[in-house]
This record gives sequence, structure tokens and C-alpha cells, in this order.
Amino acid sequence: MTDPLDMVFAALADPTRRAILSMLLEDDMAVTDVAEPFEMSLAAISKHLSILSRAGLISQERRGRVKWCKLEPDALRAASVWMQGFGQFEPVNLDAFERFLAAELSPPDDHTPETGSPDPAG
Amino acid sequence: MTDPLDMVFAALADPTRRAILSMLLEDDMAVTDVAEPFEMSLAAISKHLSILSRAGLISQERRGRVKWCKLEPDALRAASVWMQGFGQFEPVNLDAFERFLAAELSPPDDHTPETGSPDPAG
DNA sequence: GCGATCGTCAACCGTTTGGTTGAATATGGC
DNA sequence: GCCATATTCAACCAAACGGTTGACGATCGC
Repeated sequence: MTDPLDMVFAALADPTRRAILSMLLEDDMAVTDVAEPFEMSLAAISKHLSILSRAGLISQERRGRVKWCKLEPDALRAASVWMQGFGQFEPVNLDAFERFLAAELSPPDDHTPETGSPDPAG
Repeated sequence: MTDPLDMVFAALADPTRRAILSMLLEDDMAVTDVAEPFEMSLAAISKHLSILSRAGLISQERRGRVKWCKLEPDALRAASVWMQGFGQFEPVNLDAFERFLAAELSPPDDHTPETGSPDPAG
């Protein structure tokens, strides 16, 4: 998978990664701190972060021992632009839209994965 | 994968499926007609369509022998809403944004998969 | 220098994905 | 009834995914 759009959407398809993005919306974080609320290993989180990084959704800067992760909203914005092309040729079908929203979809300001299955975004 | 957002983003992560969505932007199509520009088997396209359907991105209605595929932009719109939460807390970084756009990202009004690798959207 | 911390790498594992082929199940036209 | 058309199903395959564990390379504090 080499296509930027492929990588962005594939990165967003995982609830753990969406949760990480939501966390980074508040502040830059070290890898260890990103991993802390999740129940999986640090290595797993490290993999998720590298996927997000290759997709351009975050950047990582090493300072000393600590590698800081920073949200890069532009890749997301680009994908959003692509998607919006589909929504604008006709008025919103509110029924179907709200049916979809009701099934889930919490906006990205909720981002605290405190439960056993840490998934504020999914 | 049962989460709606998971399914929408996973569906969008494949260039063939994005191309199909772009084609359906113009008109409803039969499965066979959707498959025609692609180099893969009809069965493969049928699988792609069922993935798009389960994600809510298209609907399918059988009329006689023919199953018509119709774009359902609301699922896309919901995902777009989720994404836009990330882009709005700070002004657009135009440099990074255009760097991303330059790498690819043709808007969904180009949708003719005529080349060997049919991928108008990616 | 030494031990603790931070993070990645490598190897492995089970599941999912994206594709193939061939058979099967409608349906439509004559 | 028969054949062609439209679409899916089932079995298979290689590759990718999401996770684990254990070892490793840096870096910090003392």
C-alpha cells in the first residue's frame, strides 16, 4: 500500500488508532503516555504509531529518550476534502444520516479510553 | 469488524472501491457494468460491492436479473463529520496540505478507470 | 559506570483481506 | 424447454494485519 489516500483511510479504519488521534488532539504525547490507557503492549502501540506516521496523520520527534507524537491534521483534511465531493451533489438525507449517527459516531472531543476496550472513537 | 466507522474507513482504504464510488457518483449501475472497466474478475467486484454495501456506502436493489448499485453518501458524510473535528481547531497548514495534495488526491469528479490499474481516486 | 526507562526490532501466531477459479442459482428471451 | 445473461457461493491461496514476547540500542539520573 503506497497510495497516500489508501494509507490514510487504512490508518483510520482501526479504533485504537482513531483513539490515539483523539488523544493527540489535546496535546502532544510521548509514546509511553500514548500507550498507557490501552491494554495492549507498548510494541503494539509503537506499530500503530508508525502506521499513523507513514500515513502522515502524525509526526514524531525524538527529544532525548522521549519520542513526541504530534497530530498532523493536514492529511486528515486532505482525505476529508476527497470525501466531501460525495456529499455535496444532493441535499443531506437526514433520516439515513441520523440512523447512521445513532449506531455510533462520537465526535473526536471524547478521547479518554478508560474502559476495558479503549475506544472513544469507535 | 462491526463498528460503522471501522467499516466505512476500511471500505474507503481500497482504491478499487473508491473508484467504484466515483463511478456511482454519476449514475446507478448494474454489477456487471461496475465490473467492466476493471481487470479483475466479476466475483472480486461482487465482493467489493458487498463490502461497500455493508459499510452503508452503497445500496443494492435487485430488479429482475440485474442488481442495481446506488451511492449512499450519508455514511460517507458521517465519516466526514468525524474527520472534520480534527481540522477545525487550528488554521490550515497550507504547505503541508498542498504537499499532501501534490502526492496524489484527485477529486472524485474524475472517475474513469481506463488504465491498466483502474484507480481514478487513488 | 550502572541500573532504570524509552522505544523499536525480529520472530512468531491466528485472522482477515483481496484475489482466483469453478460451480450454482436466479432470471429473461425465444 | 433451453440457452444465454447476471450474480453469488465455496474453496482455495498468498499477503497483510494486529497482536504477542523477548532481545536490543539509546539515553537519563545518580
